Amino acid sequence: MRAFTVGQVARRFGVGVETVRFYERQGLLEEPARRASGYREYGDDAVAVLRFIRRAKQLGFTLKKIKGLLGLRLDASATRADVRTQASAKIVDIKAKIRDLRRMRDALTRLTAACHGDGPASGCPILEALNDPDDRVGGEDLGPVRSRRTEP
Amino acid sequence: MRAFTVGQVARRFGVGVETVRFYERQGLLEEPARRASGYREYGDDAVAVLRFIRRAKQLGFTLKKIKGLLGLRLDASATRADVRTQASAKIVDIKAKIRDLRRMRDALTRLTAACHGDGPASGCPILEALNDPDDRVGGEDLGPVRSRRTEP
DNA sequence: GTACACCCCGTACCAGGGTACGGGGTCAAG
DNA sequence: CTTGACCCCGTACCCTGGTACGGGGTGTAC
Repeated sequence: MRAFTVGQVARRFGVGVETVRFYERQGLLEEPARRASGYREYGDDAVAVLRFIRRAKQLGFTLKKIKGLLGLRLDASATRADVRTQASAKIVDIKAKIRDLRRMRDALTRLTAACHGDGPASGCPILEALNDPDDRVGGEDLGPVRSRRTEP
Repeated sequence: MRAFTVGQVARRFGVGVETVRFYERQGLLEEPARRASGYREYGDDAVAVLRFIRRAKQLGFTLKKIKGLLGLRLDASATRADVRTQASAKIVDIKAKIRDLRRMRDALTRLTAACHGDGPASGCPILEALNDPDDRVGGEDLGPVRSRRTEP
């Protein structure tokens, strides 16, 4: 098992030293062994955890969830059903985001299609739609404001 | 033209007083007239701007972009092409987000499909995929890591 | 033996979109 | 005239995922 300093592990991984320390503070990465001088000493397992984190991030998990997943990985009493539960919840979450984004895209597409001319911006159908006291945008009800950020 | 206090305008709109003041600080909402006491006095135009902001938010614009759109609305030299440009850029943006989310959803869907049993979490195909030193998740290349912060 | 790169730590800062707090003034009813 | 709800202001804080800074110790090659 080779030993790496924080800088080596970071460079191997394409992240900054500060990021590794940050993950450590967040409890994602275990505190590594230290040399007499206080230098961190990482093994291959730390690299594996970093890879796990990167992939889980690519799948849309937050660092908090990733911490949970890393815990499951080591917890002998955790079941595969636990993992599937988290993955399914994430899928539901992603689907909702996709629906929201599709609504936005469609509304914007309709609006840009409605705005041809080269006249002054005032009077442009896009801005008019945003101004309209009638509660619709793009000719279609946007529904309740579901895309709230209040729903991590 | 009725005159509203900040609290009235906020309640009518379903946002907090602090939010209205926040939009003002951000330059989205013009500074309103004041009573002798210093109380803000809003007219219907402020309500219209708030509505504009809410709708533009629903379409995925950031407050910064919304500020720009509000500016175009009043700028006599702005053209409809300017507005369309921003809308189109937003559409491109949204499409990219949708693609990313679809990739995530598909990868997660494949992984959950691969994880049947009720055994211990260790050995679960989902966690295994995240652990695998081979650089793939869900049986498909996730492509270059585009969300790198190490670029600028 | 001295450069120079690297590491330590704590703390502050970035964006985005607000929310909360605290000490004080104001407005309308009773 | 007092009570309670409202408003003023500035500032600090929330979350997420880091990035940057500064003052100091260390590791190693020349």
